[in-house]
Amino acid sequence: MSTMEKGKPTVSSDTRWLSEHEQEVWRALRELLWGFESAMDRQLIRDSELSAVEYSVLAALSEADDGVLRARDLARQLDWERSRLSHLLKRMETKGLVTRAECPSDLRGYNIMMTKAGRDAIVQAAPGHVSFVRENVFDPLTDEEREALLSAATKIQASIRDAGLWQNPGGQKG
Amino acid sequence: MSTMEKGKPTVSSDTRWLSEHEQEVWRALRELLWGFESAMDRQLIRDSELSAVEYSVLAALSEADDGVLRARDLARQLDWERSRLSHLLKRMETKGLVTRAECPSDLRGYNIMMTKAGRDAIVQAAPGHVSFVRENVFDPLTDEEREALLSAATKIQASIRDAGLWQNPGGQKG
DNA sequence: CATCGTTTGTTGACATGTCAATCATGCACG
DNA sequence: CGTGCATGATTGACATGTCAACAAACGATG
Repeated sequence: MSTMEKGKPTVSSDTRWLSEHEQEVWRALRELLWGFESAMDRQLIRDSELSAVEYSVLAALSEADDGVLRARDLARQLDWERSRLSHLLKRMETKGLVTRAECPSDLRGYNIMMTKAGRDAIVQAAPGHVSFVRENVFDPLTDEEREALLSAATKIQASIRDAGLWQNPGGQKG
Repeated sequence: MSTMEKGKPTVSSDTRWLSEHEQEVWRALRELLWGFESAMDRQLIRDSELSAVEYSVLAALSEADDGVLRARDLARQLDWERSRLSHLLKRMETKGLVTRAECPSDLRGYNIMMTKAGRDAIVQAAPGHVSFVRENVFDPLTDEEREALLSAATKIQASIRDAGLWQNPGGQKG
């Protein structure tokens, strides 16, 4: 049991269980959902000094004009919870990838800045990471599949947001 | 920077950076990759006594004829690492969801069995979980998108496996 | 039967995430 | 200018995952 009733009809209800074909789709999606992130992480750790989440943080910082962002903005841009970012930044500071400095305009805030080591690390990691994405996402797909994937991902995300189950409630919705 | 060179051309190389449209696809995929699992977990924890990983284990067990599986087979079926399963089973045993018993035919092995509480928990959780999947995956997508999603997920996974970056090397390949 | 590599499973150290609590500051409003 | 709620960030407890090391039993081989 998991998504089909099967076995003893212990469960009655009007649940619309999944057909066999739907289960096949669901299984493929679940495997991808779990495996992709972890494969991406593995590639980065193997070929660079960065994990996938560290890469995300440094990527966001390097997109900022001066390489500095307030923790608040970093969290918004990444669509992460505060505490998640905070925990990670502490570890990254220990590793010398970023520094934190009090924000002069708002004493509650902190400015996060990439260090030289952080910049070096992402510059070194970027080509391998991009290759991973290209070789495992774009190269294997037809144009149609790629567009359908975009469309499907967008719709699924919107649906979850509407259901109020997205991580940071407030992405869209009215 | 993240997948496009941008900024100073610090990186030379022949990396095939992502076009803007590709970045849009990539961003949507990444968000889905992270957010879906976590939303699913949230729904389960909200509406039942189970987390998503606990649900997976119980689902696999309830698919077995007598509700019993060796840890080895459970790990294979879920495509999980041993230690991952072992850690989780320890917690689940503490919570009374499963029990472990030595395997008579192979003294290294352990038979994992669902308890009554475990069965009750998944029976209670299943309808809500299936509804989550149906409402957020199948209902929002057209038939075409659903098929393209299956096809894309399968191809991406195969590509990662070929690259030797899948969690458990040995899924397919020769 | 003794040996050695393989399989199975556990464990510990640590990276990572969630949630709830905490604390300080910012800000609106009377 | 206080009061009180909203915002920004940290922290601690805990759930979860990875990897590497370990231990025990299996199994092929001599």
